[in-house]
Amino acid sequence: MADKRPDKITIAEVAKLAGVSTATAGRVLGGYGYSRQEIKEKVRESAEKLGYRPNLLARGLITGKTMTIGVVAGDIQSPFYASIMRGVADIARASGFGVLLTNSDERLDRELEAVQLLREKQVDGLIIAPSDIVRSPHLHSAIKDGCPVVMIDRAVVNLAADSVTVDNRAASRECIARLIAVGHRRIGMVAELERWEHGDFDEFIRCVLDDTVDPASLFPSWQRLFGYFEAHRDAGLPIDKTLVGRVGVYSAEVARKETHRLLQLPERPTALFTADGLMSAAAMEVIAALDLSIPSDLSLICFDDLDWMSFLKPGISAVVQPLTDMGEAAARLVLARINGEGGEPQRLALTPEFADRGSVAPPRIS
Amino acid sequence: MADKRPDKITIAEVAKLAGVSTATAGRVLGGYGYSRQEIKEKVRESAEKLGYRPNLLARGLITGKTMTIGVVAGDIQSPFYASIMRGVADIARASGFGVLLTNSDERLDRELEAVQLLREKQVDGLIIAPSDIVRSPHLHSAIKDGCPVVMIDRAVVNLAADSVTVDNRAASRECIARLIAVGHRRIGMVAELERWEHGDFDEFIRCVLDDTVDPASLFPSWQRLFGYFEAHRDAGLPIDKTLVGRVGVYSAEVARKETHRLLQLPERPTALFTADGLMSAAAMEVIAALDLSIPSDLSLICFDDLDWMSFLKPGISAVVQPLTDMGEAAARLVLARINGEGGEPQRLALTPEFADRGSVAPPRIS
DNA sequence: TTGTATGCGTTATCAT
DNA sequence: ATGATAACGCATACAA
Repeated sequence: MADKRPDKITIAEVAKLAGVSTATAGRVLGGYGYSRQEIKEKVRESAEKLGYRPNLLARGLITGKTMTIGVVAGDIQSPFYASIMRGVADIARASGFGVLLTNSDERLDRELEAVQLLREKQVDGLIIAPSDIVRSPHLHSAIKDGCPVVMIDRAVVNLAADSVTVDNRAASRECIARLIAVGHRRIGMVAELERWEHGDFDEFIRCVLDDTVDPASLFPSWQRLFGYFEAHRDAGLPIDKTLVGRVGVYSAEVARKETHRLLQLPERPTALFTADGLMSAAAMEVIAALDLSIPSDLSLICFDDLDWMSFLKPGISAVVQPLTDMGEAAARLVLARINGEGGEPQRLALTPEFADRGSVAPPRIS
Repeated sequence: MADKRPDKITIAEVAKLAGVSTATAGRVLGGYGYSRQEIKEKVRESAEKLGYRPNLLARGLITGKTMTIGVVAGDIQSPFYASIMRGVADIARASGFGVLLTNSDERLDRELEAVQLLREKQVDGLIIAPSDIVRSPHLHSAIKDGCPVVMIDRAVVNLAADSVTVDNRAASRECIARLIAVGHRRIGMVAELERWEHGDFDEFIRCVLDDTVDPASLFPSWQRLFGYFEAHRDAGLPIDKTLVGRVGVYSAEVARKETHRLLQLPERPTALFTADGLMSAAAMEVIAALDLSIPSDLSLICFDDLDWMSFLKPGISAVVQPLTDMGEAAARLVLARINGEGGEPQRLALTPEFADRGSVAPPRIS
């Protein structure tokens, strides 16, 4: 068998061939410092001839910059994170940065492991969808160590880091308001709502109606529930807890189960609001299985726009988050910090679009 | 209070605190070489106290291994690559590897740029969906330099690298055979079919029918067209070129246009076969816009399974590629090579499933 | 403008 | 089993 020798070409060998010192060769190949045009050409020629490729590890070790940003996504397989990632990668590439990707599955233990790996790999900055927005010592520690952190989708409370989110509460409130406006009084909601640090479900309702909870301190699904409650309050409608399908974990199966429960209720809701893509797909499956027609049997609005929502007949109205924009914004923010730009933490809140597609109609007179 | 040092803690400082040499400290912290239990504990304790974190750059510089694999995907935003990437990331994580992700948009120039960056970052191996399966000097050069390469979805001809694909031709042939079996005679196909190196479209047809082309040397969409032709030949059906919608570039818009053309043909096809997810979504939009019913007006089979295909009514029958499995397999292969395992290049061809969902019916008597 | 020498943080090679 | 020291490939004071 042929021996595979990586035949590593270093600056020293290029320098020798060009008849200059390693410092000079380094200056022209690395693009720093000055050198005569004549020398430049000679060095470049030698590098070309030998097939020289810079070792970014060595460069990073001395400069302290790896030109790499680390990303902790929940699950790259989901269209949500995939789109965000695309935005991040585009901006990173345009700036000559690489992107190290990890999945947390929204689990803190995975996230800790991921952040540790990324930091040991000396990433210049971190873009992360934090799993725990209350206690995240690893992120505080990153900030303290001078490693820029940009949070996406949700923000850790009291963490002095930039964030890119959308106004979930307002978007959700508007959706519910639309449903109420056309006459719906019993509106079901399916949402993750995994944990709320400050009490139980009833407590949350109370806090929302009393305005004693800061929406910024909540996970998106809670913010969307917040908007749901607000719309009800604004319309003077009572809140029926049984209409809220709390999935509890990020699971399609449980989402189907909860949707099924809602749609089998003695007094079935006349409209449904799903709080994210996974819930929407699960709900849609159940709706199809129960053979319900949209919008005559049931009105539907979904948070997050999935491709099938536009070509179903009728189309499904949805809140469209600017996902790649969010990824791009996050990347720009982290690159700016890496570039040394200071200032207060930026809390970027983008505004989602509403795609009106005809899945909403007045409730049937029963 | 917790005392954390924003300063960079190196092995030297841990060694000093523990009262040992940097070599000893390195041995215990790096997990190589021998040392007394007593010393181990002392060093670990000091490391913990100082908040020591290894610098993987420095380690990689000397060991020549970065514990990182580079991935060149076409577009991480597509469910296809997103799922593959998930598989790759899972296996990588389980082995303590990081994953550097880039997008090529299926363009060779982007791919060259990406591979160069990844190699300069000293990745230990490469997983790539090659843009050009005929000429890929950068991949040959990687192999020659001892950088393991695993191709995914398609394979560069004459490149001594592992690959993970599916048997596109057989899967496609079976789909078309199913349609023919229930009575279809005019079956439309929408596929990318961007370029074929060896001649024009007619030439391709001739080569397929003469069996003078190696399917392994084709892009997936051409392989699927191959299967389409084979099924026709096996059934003794003539081939009508106008029934093949050749999109030419990977574009939803052109795909819609071609689907529209097919479905507006004077003698409309009674069945449609779409060659990938993008084509399927585009076709579905057109089908919905034209208000065609599946399967009474048109039978439909799609290559690649998208989530909406299972909850549409009726469901859409589809070829289900084992995407995360492919990603996992690719990662395992590249890790094995990195681990020094030799042997002939592996050409792994997984078998896709067929999800039968009821979008196929006999053609209507017209 | 160019060269010399040193250091980045770690592992590898020797001694002891 | 441990320690001194030399790499790894590059960038950067500083000297020339």
